[in-house]
Amino acid sequence: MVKEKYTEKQLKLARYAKALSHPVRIQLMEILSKQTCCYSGDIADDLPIARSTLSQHLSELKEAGLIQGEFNPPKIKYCIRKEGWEEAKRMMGEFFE
Amino acid sequence: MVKEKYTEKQLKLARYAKALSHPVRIQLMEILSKQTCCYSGDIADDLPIARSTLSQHLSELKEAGLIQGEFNPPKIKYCIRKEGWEEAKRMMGEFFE
DNA sequence: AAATCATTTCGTAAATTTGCGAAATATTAA
DNA sequence: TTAATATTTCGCAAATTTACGAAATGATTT
Repeated sequence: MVKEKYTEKQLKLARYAKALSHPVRIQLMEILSKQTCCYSGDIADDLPIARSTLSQHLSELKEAGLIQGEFNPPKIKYCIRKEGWEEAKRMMGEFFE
Repeated sequence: MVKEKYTEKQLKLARYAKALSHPVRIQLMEILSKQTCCYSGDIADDLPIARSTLSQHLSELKEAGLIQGEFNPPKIKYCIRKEGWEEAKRMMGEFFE
């Protein structure tokens, strides 16, 4: 057993995979990548979870850098965050060769 | 909030993502996809975790269908499971468009 | 100023994940 | 048969995830 931990790349890819490791978050990303943007409330109507739970999943995706939220009173408009999405796409593609 | 849960596809993709959501499992898949196959013990020497922990991660990857283990006494030879790997690759590719 | 709307944060509970070392299992070698 | 080798399972603890409803926040409308 060696002491060294993981490379930045491995940590980053695992981080993206983790963000996508729940079906509701897969669904969220699908919704956001089809339409340009979405309001949290409109999404909530189509999902089988409580609004507070949705909010948690959205902030996980935001934390992971895959989406961004813009405050558009009184709603919040969520969109894909291109940089993160493209990076995840590229890294996942490289991982699978 | 609707009652319907997730599609099979969403569940499957989330499942694969979950299998890859830990850096040690990313590293394991990288090792296995570079070399043809590997023995658990040889892998253990290069990872910063206990053998029992490695064993757990290996069985998660096996459960997810991404690897397979062949008993080659007294060792176990682990290889990528092509069907699962290719399916994960394809689904992840489609997901990112 | 009070009511309303959209959303998040808080508090909490249950389930799952991650990790380890010790013990168990199974095969081969002495 | 006993010892050695490779790996997994067990038992446990700590941390994280998932989920909900209630309460809080912040902006707009009445």
